Amino acid sequence: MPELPEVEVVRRGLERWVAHRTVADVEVLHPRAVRRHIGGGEDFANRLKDQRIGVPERRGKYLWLPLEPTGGAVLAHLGMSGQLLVQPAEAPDEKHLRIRVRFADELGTELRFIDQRTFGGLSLHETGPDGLPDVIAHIARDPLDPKFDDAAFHEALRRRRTTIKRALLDQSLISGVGNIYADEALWRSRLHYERPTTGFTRPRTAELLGHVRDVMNAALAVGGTSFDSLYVNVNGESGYFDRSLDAYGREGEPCRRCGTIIRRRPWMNRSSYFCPRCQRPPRAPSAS
DNA sequence: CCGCGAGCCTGAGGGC
DNA sequence: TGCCCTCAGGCTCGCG
Repeated sequence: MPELPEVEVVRRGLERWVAHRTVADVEVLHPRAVRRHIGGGEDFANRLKDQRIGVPERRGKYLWLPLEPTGGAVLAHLGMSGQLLVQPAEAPDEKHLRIRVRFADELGTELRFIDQRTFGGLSLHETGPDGLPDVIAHIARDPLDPKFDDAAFHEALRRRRTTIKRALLDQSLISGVGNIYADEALWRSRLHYERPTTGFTRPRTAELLGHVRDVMNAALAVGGTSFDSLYVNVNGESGYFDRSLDAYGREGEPCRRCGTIIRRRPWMNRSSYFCPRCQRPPRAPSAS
């Protein structure tokens, strides 16, 4: 499940293998993979043809390839199961191959978008003065962005009448955090996922942000290693997904801090993993 | 305006 | 063996 670190690994791979190449031709094999492109698959393919790709950029879980010299960008979101692979042109098609991009050079490789569940997709958009695609202008900076404003985040957090995990997953407040790293950062911070954000103090916000950054940087460090091969990957091949998580996916196993059994609770059509001793629920025990 | 929850999508895995 | 149910969960949209 790609969150910020996984998407950044993909971005780096694209920078190495795809930047500065010119598109020769595009095949859209599944309409849902371009559903965010207003003009549809044929228009997507026609507009991308002959464009030169610049240095890939990322904000949160979105990444985009700037197009030169005309401007605009190919925006990519991996959703739940999306992958961007650079493959030899002669490699057999993957089962869930959705989009193929061929290049006008002799490198012999092509870019493939593969997505079993088609939550993700590619689309073309105009970009603002900062190079940001217009449709993601509402996405907040992510915590690894040097321009992320910790103080502004704290104030926004206190203004929201919501609970902390909801806030962490709200991409307009802070981007790049998904279910896994939210649970991990909350475990490290000893915070229950339903704690109201209204009462957060500056030190508490600062500690939480620190843990969010730590867990993301740790994942990034591991994900970035297996990188020399001709393979832009997400979803585990580089091994970081099975690295030691402290909370997520550990239902029934002992908390690494206190030994109490980690619990899983249904939450927002998904799950929250937490240590019932380290992460005490807020006082008025709502429907935890 | 804001918080909240349904629905999208497909394959793996468990129970019977 | 096969069917049905649950689970995975980021994001969009509509409701109150």
